[in-house]
Amino acid sequence: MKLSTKGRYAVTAMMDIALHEKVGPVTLADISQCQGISLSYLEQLFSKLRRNGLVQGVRGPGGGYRLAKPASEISVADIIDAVDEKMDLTKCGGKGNCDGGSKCLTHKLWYDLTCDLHRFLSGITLDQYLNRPHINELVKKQDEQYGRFINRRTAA
Amino acid sequence: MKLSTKGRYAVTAMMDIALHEKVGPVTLADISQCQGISLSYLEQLFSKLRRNGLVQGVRGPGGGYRLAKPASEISVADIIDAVDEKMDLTKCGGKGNCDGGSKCLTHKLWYDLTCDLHRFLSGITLDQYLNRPHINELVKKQDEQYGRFINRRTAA
DNA sequence: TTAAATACTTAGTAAATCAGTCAGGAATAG
DNA sequence: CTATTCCTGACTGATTTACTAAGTATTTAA
Repeated sequence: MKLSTKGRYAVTAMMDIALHEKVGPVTLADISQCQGISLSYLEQLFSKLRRNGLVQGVRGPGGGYRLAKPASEISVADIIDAVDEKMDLTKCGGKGNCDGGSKCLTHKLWYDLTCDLHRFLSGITLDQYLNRPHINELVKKQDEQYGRFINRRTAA
Repeated sequence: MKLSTKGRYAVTAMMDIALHEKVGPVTLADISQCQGISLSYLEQLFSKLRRNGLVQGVRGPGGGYRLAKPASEISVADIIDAVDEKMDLTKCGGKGNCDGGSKCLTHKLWYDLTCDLHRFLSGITLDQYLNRPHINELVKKQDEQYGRFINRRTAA
């Protein structure tokens, strides 16, 4: 479990997609412009998100990315785990090769802590932050500002 | 809110101190040896922990570091905030300089999320992970293994 | 069928951060 | 005085970040 701006970028981008799920696939170019993230960097992140089964790419004009699962089944922990390499729990991750050492004691305490943290973030799914009052109006207003989805029909 | 190995080092070291609070000040040399962290790196981390009022340094022979507050009043969030620079919330941290922009929408969602996370980690204090059955026996056993505190009387 | 739009991939890079070394100064117990 | 410890600052190689560049593959629309 590691939390950096990289993870923030990924979560933010995923939220953007989830917000526009109904309109259709979301292009990285749009996310890049609206969220202020470099396009190529997004491509790298989405390569990982795709390999981890969180998003689904649609090629060709009118394409983009959509969620591979319902927003209610994608947790923040999923996204961060996909994008940020987990940090090494100092070699002795329960393998017992430092039995009884003082290392393993406090390392275990840290391990317990990160387990709690991971459980917490696993309980937070994308939809929890999207299904809020007034969000939809805001999204619509702001899409107009950026001129998103002006020539696209609403998808099923 | 940012979480890296740096934060892990700090939390682990703080746990080590909390575990030996009753014996007296804990030297960085001991922590370095037992937790496998470089001494000079620890010194840098503790410089920040001290400036943030989490630990108190005691100079001279028999010195070391002790907690500046009861373990029940030091949260994991405190430690991580002290050691890891908070990551920039992309310039528009509520300053209103990107009013109504699509940026601020998803940024706000991210902001809400990190607030929840911070609240979660603020609720986890050092003592919660220390006051557990069998921990004290383990600590004693492992201190003997590393030869810690062999010539030191128990502090008040 | 062609052109454009998009996902996808690989390679490279400047800057930042990490984790550490080194060298020394300041306080204090014995 | 001397050994021990905190404390500070400067420096460094390795890694990671965040990004650029340049392409390939696939699909839609004209």
